[in-house]
Amino acid sequence: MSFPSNDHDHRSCVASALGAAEAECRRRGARLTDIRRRVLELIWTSHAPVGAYALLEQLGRGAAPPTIYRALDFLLAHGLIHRIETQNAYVGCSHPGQPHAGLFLLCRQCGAVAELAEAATTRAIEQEAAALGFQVDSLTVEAHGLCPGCRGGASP
Amino acid sequence: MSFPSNDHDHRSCVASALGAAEAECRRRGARLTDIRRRVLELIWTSHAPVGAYALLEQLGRGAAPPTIYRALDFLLAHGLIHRIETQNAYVGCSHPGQPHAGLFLLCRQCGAVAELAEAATTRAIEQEAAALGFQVDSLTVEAHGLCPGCRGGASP
DNA sequence: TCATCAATTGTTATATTATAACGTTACATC
DNA sequence: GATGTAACGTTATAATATAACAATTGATGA
Repeated sequence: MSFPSNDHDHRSCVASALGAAEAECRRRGARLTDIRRRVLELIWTSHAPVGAYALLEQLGRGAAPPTIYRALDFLLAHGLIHRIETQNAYVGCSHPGQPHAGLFLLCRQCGAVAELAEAATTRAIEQEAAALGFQVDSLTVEAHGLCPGCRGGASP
Repeated sequence: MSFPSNDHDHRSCVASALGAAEAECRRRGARLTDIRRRVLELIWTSHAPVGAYALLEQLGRGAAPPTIYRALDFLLAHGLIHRIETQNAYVGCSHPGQPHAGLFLLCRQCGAVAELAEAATTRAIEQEAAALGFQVDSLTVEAHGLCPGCRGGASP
């Protein structure tokens, strides 16, 4: 929901994300296969978005692009990750299970992402659209700038 | 600012866009060269976003990709067009000269785009970000859905 | 006028991101 | 175990974008 501190316990971060993913897949009757789980783990190794081909390299074993893209499609379809359109990259969803429009703050210096779950903003945009007769189905909001750490001068 | 009607006078639409572009370039001391002007015209031939390679074909004369991308870079840099991130495509700016964050409504059926200039929404997002200590430099907002015409059942 | 420098354009090659198509394997269900 | 579907492997290719360097044009001042 906000920017992770530099010294947060990232292991538990990953563990809880994986746990939530398993729960969500059980709930939906979806299969979190080995490949899919490993891709999700790789995505969660950092709080910055990762590109598909970077994941491909990390996956190793001479995996081909479709392998990654299928896993990404699955994870996107089940709300376990988000795609960052302005970076052609993917990031773990910080609150799967509850449907929401992603609203992202992207630090141009350290690359970190924060995902907001501000229903208010989403609703405001939907209402503006509705005033023009436009019905919103999905919404992409990506703000680029400097995160608290990088703004302070230090590069966290 | 809103969706163009089906029978609007598109010639004058293009003409005024080109006129505004020339004025803006004069004001900025930028050169709207022949290629740049033609690319801008091609972009304005429709109110739907156009891809770079589609423009390339229309430009003809065996132009190579860098020709288009340079023209697009110029037009983006001077605020004469916008890039639609979710479509890797480009659309004419409906109010150049006044700096603004683009906020787009994209019809998934007819492809039409409306550009909102709602400073209120922009400011709301910036404030939410500021509450987390994040400083917004640029903002991308793209809503997908159905425009008034396509929602009505007819495909305009 | 012309020398000169910077901006623009031409050209070739290549990087990056993503998907099509088709065969094979694994898994659930009966 | 037979059968059907979902998942995965593999090869090729599409779509989007940039790097690098040469050639040209246009503005500016000597």
